[in-house]
Amino acid sequence: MPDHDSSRPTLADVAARAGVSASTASLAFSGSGPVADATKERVLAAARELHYAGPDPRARSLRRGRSGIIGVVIEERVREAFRDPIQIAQFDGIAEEIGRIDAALLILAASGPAQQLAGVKAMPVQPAHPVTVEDAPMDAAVLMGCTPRLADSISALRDRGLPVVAIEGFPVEGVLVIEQDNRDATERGAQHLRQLGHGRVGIVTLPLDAAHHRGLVTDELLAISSSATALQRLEGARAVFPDAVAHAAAGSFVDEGVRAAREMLSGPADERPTAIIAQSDLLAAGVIRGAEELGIKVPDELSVIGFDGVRVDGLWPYELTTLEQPAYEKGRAAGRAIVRMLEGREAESVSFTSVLRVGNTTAPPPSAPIA
Amino acid sequence: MPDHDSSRPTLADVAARAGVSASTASLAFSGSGPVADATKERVLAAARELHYAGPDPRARSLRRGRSGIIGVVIEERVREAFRDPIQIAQFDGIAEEIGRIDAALLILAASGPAQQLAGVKAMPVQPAHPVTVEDAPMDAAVLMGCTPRLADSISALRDRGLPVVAIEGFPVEGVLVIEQDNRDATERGAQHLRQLGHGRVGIVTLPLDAAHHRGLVTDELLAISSSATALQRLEGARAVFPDAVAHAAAGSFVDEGVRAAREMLSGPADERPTAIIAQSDLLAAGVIRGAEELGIKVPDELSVIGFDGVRVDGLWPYELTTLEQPAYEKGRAAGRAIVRMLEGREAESVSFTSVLRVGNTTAPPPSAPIA
DNA sequence: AGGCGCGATCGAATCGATTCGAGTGTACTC
DNA sequence: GAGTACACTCGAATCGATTCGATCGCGCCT
Repeated sequence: MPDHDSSRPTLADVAARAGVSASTASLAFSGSGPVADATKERVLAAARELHYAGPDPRARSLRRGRSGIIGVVIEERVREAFRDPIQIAQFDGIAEEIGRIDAALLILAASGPAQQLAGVKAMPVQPAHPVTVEDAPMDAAVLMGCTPRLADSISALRDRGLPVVAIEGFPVEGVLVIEQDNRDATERGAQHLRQLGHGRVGIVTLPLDAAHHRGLVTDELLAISSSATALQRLEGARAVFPDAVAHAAAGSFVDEGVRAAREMLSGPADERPTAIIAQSDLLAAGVIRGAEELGIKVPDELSVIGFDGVRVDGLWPYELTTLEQPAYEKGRAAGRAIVRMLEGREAESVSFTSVLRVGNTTAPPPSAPIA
Repeated sequence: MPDHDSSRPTLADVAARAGVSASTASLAFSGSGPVADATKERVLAAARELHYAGPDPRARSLRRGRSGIIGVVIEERVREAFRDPIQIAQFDGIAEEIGRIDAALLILAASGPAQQLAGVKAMPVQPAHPVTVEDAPMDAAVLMGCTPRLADSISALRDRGLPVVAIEGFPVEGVLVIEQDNRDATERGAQHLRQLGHGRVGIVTLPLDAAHHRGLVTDELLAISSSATALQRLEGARAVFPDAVAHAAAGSFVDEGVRAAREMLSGPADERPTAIIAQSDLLAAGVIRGAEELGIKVPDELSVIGFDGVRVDGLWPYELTTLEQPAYEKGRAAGRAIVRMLEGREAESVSFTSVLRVGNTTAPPPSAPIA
């Protein structure tokens, strides 16, 4: 406890100084209830003299049962979320909508498995105020990318009676899901490649498992994978190219795309993929850069398709072929759903569609006849 | 009140079911205090049966006097903050540091002037839970760009005894400021232009006043201006070019830069500026685009210098000459200061320096002899 | 003049947990 | 066997406000 003057004034102090009861003072502040102007003035004056900063939000929210805070749960590290343009856009949309009810956004990182060990709650030298998903003072929660790893947290939220909305993710009882046509969109992208004549394609996926393992996507990795988004997009790609080799990236970053490209494109020209489906634009940008490094020309020798529709910096003169998703709108939809649920109304699930935007990073494969 | 089952179990219910007192149940949950294993097990079992989701964070934080939440106050609209790469980087840095003490970030928009009218607090049909700067359940606050408009809020925070740190902004009693050498850095940038031979330069400023007025910077505008960052950078530019015409942008966006460029570059070649100092990279990118529109070549006919050092998308083949500022580090410094203050230690002010990074958007003016 | 209505104010209960000091019972020591 | 320590548990006060119902005047209508 830093400087917690035990002398910080309370509403009772103000009331005493103004010569009224605490209840009257409360009315004077909240405005709900009839208070004589003179009295109200006296209370406010007393407050000013005592440097009373207004009702304590903690006490107020205890009594009122509402805190005015909406939690946004992100996957693991806060840093990564702030670097992902899609998540930023989603934040933006959520903020826009919940701003209407004057609520504020609380950014929460999904609690690590350490604290997940049910019932244990060891909490060694924890600095006394761990704000986790399960105990944060919020009125509702938005999950960005709802992984099974959050299952415990989610059921805790439900037990607490909080509305929960997930942006993408596996359907869970009691959670409203804002959906994205990840599978179908990717399938459309893959068909675009097939129509161009591609047969040997590679896939670079978003992190599949909680630990963000990098490398070849094996059955073992799939078994422990927890990202609905990555899995759905993978499924869409394999619907067209069932045997496509897939590499998992450790994150949605340009660097990861470069690494994946180096691994996937190291073989001879007649064995390596003629097209790569990347599960994000940042990864796609990295793949292009990686291909350049290896002297492979895009799109003549390698077609690359991304996902997201964010403009990636430094990609000029390439205009990425990609699946454009309405991230901002997804955020707004989530925000609207939250507001509705807080107002006691029903909110229904929304599903968003991505559109294929063809740029100049896809073309027929080298040896193929021009379509 | 949506579905607020009046029947949601409380710690007392759990205690009753487990056949212990509430105090013991509390101990069983918090772990602070000796509780027999058997008892603890019984309590946890009872909790499970009742679907008790753990202690109510509101009550807990009232009693403990801490909420584990750090507020980050941004200028006005949340949307704009999420679009500004500098602010994003600062968020990122803050999150990184306060993550160490398991605190969470609460994003708060500076309350509009409507609620600022001291004492009135009319609050018409406000949806019952306005979370403003002055009443948010937080343990400390970080102000991003501290404008005088926040003066009331700040004094409220101080009265409440909360540590307050500002990233840039006017020095205020009781607020620790993380500083940035805006004035000197801009002056260095301006000197770079002078050395190249420029004499007629224009300035595009960040929003100066709370209302984000766009247009020529007049004395009237300066009088009501409240952005320390914009003013300091303006001062630095005018230290070298005292008579430089300045246009205020309504926000740090590429579009705003384009608009400013159109206005400032419409005159004949021998009257219009040969160089423009933009107060952000996004504005600078807009200025370049605007110049291109008008058929003015950069850098041959117009030099452009930015501020920030963020890579702006779509600017290729330009490599912006700019003043690179360590935004992420600034965020970390703010976060560290907050943590220190929460631990009761003193935190000292930190000052950051920008470095001039010369790209290919600055060159000698058209008519000047080659230096 | 009696009664009604209403605005203003107050008392007391409540929100849900934490925490301190006091009270058990058991075990161990001298 | 008495005394002390210790481990555990409980009761009651507390955190700081909100809110419901009751009370008290007082003007006004009939």
